[in-house]
Amino acid sequence: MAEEEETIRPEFPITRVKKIMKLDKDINKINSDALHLITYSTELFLRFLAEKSSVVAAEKKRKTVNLDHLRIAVKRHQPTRDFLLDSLPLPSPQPVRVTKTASEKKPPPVGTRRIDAFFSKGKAKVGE
Amino acid sequence: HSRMPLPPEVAQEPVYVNAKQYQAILRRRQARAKAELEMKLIKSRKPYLHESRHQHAMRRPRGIGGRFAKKTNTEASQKKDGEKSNGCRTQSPASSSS
Amino acid sequence: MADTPSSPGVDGGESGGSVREQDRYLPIANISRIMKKVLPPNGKIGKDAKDTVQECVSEFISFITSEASDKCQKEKRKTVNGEDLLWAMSTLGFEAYLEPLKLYLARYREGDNKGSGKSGDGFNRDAAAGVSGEDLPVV
DNA sequence: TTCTTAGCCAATCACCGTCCTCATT
DNA sequence: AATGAGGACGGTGATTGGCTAAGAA
Repeated sequence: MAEEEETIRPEFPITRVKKIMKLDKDINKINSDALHLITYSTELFLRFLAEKSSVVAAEKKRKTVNLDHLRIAVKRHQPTRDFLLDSLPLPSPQPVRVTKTASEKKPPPVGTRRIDAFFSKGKAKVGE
Repeated sequence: HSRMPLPPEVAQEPVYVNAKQYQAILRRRQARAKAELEMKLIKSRKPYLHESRHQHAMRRPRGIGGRFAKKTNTEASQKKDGEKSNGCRTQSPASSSS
Repeated sequence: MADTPSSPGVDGGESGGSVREQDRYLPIANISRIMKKVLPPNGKIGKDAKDTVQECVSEFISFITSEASDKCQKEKRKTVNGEDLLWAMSTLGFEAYLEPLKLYLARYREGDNKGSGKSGDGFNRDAAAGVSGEDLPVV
C-alpha cells in the first residue's frame, strides 16, 4: 500500500480561529481538542447560514443571496437569531407597520422574560 | 425553558431572547464593549487589507477583459516588449447550458 | 462611493492599538468558497452578505468560547477543553452539532488530524442540516 | 428597459503550519 | 509526564482590481 493518509485540514486556518478566541481576554488557555472543535463547528455554522440564506433567496426568486436574505434566514432560527442580535445591522427602512394593537404587543410566549438590568448587575435571576 | 427580554443595544424596545443564551449574550456584550474600549475596535471596512497586495494587483498584467493574465515569457524575460496573447476571455460562455 | 473613514494608510499598522481586520475575521475567500458550495450551481452572493456572514462567524466563535470559558472559571480550571465546548454548544442551542463534532473529533484524533476539508467526505454532508431542521423544540 | 454589481483570472507575500523550547498542570 | 503558549522559519494559498455578463429595479 503505497498510499498514505494525507493529513487533510479544515477549511479554516486554525491559528486564526485561535486568534479570534483570544481576542476575549477572559479566555485563558485552549487545548487542542477545543480548538479543533470550534474550528469545525464554525464551518458547520457557516454552511448553515449559507444554506438557509439560499433558501430565502430562492423563495424571493433571487439568484443572488443578499444581506436581506441572510437576515430572514437568521430570524428563522431562534438560537442564531438571539446571539446575533447585535451583529446584524438593521435594514435602513424598517417598515413601521406597527399597528398599535395592544393585544399584539404582547410578544413573549411562555417561558420568556424581560431584562431591565443592564447596568446594575450582569446577573439576573433565571428562575421563573 | 424560558425566554428573557434583553435590553436592546441598538434597538428601542426590549427584545425577548432565549433564557439559556441570556447570560451569555450579556457577557459577550460586556466583552465587546471592553474590547472596543481597550483595543479601539475598528468598525469600518477598509477597501483592502494590505498595501503591498494592492500594489501587486494594480501592477499585474491584465487580459482584455480586465482579468489577471498569466505571466508570459516576455514578462519573465522582463526586457523585451511583448504582446499579451493570453488573458483574453474565452470567447464566450458559448452554449454550455444544459 | 462612500469611502470608509479610515484610510488604508499603511499596511499592517493601524494607529494606536486597534485590532486589524485580518485578526478579527476568517479569510473572506474561505467564507465565500464554503458558501458557494451550498448554493445552487449558478448561485451568487452579494458582497454585503459575505461581509456580514464573516462577522457573524467570528461572533459565533466568541460566543461559544465565552460560554465554555465561563464554565471553566466556575470549575476553577484554566484550560478550555473539548468537553467544555461541546457542553457550551448544547447549552446555547446548538446541540445539533454535537454528533457531527464528536465524529469529527474521532477522525481528528484517529489520524493525528482528519477533516472533511475537501469534498468527497460525506460524513458531514448533512451536518449543516442538523440545525437547519427548524426551531428547537421550546420546552 | 436601464443601472448596479459579483465573478473571473493568477502572482506575489503575509500568514498558516510545523517544529522547537519553556511553562504550566 | 503531558500538554499548551510563544517564537522562528519555510511553504503556500488568500488577497486583489478592471471589465462585463448577469441580475436587480
